Amino acid sequence: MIDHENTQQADMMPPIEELRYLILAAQREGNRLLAEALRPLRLTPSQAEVLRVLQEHEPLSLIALGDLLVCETGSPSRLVQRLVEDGLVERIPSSTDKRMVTLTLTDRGREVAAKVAALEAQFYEANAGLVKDASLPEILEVLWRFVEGKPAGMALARRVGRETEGETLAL
Amino acid sequence: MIDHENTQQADMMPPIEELRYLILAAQREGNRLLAEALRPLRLTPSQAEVLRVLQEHEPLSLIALGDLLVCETGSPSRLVQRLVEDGLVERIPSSTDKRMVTLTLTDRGREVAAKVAALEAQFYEANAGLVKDASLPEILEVLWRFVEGKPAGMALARRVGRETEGETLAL
DNA sequence: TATCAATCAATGTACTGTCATTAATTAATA
DNA sequence: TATTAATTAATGACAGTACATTGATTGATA
Repeated sequence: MIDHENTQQADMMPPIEELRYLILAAQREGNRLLAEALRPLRLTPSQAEVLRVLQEHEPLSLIALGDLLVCETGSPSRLVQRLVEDGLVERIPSSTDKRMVTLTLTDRGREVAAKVAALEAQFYEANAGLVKDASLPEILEVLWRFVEGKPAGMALARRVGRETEGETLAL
Repeated sequence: MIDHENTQQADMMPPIEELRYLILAAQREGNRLLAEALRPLRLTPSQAEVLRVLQEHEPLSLIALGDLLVCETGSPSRLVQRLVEDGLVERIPSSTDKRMVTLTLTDRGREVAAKVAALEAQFYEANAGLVKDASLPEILEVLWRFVEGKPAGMALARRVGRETEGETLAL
């Protein structure tokens, strides 16, 4: 029997496994592209996420910040530490609760956050063509079902500003 | 003006940004679930990927292995090192080319790889319900377009065993 | 053959991400 | 009030990820 194209490999990867690895690959490559775009600002994608979240929600405690970050589950102490060292974020001990710190952007932090926003908009623009508007809602729905109720999903739900996903906050 | 539900936030996150973060969230949570499932085998998801790739393609040089891994871009020396220490992978210097090493699974490595395969099948089973069969091809297509030609995309293309994506190998 | 370029693996460095633990503080309860 | 529990932030430990560099070997070319 001749080995045709469609039987070249004994077993084909099942589509669900393909999806799993595509999500991994997309995350990796997206991160790489973003990291490259952010390099002139001397920021990593995670650091950029912190700046953008603070830009829209400051002031925040560390724990509140962590609850809005998709990029990390635990407390983002060390992530913030570098931003403080770089003079982009200010960490002020709370006066009412000595356990807490209050995080705000410095003036420079605000400037850089604005640059990050512009840069991300450009990134989205460049990649918008890859996805047909028609299929986007379906894709979002599938991914939402997978992450809902889980830490990263809940963090995102708090940020999208949609009441539809608001329900999942309580999960 | 009353602050209705749909105007609660001044600006809503654009769908493309939502997609970006959903991919990040899905990758994170998927990895977490998988890591938990793999813990009894004392393996990380990346290590498991190495075992599975070797299971289907051994023997491989380090560079050839790297070209089949989605989880890493560079040479997976250190990733493999731990598997060698744990007695799951054998690293034999090539006789024909003194630069290269030849990687194969040990007997125990083969056993563990089989367990990983079973465990992953279970994982896919559990999550298959999240995605309608109808929307799956569309999702795969979008993600393929994003990663094609890029390292992680090419690694996956080499593994799926589909001629359709075979074209992208040359990119 | 001698030289130069390319390849393969390993390693150094820095940052990311997860999990567990600790210390200080605050809140809840006896 | 005294004790206990919960909360907040920080930290230690470990693996992962990216990028650059090094050293040895091989291949190509003069």
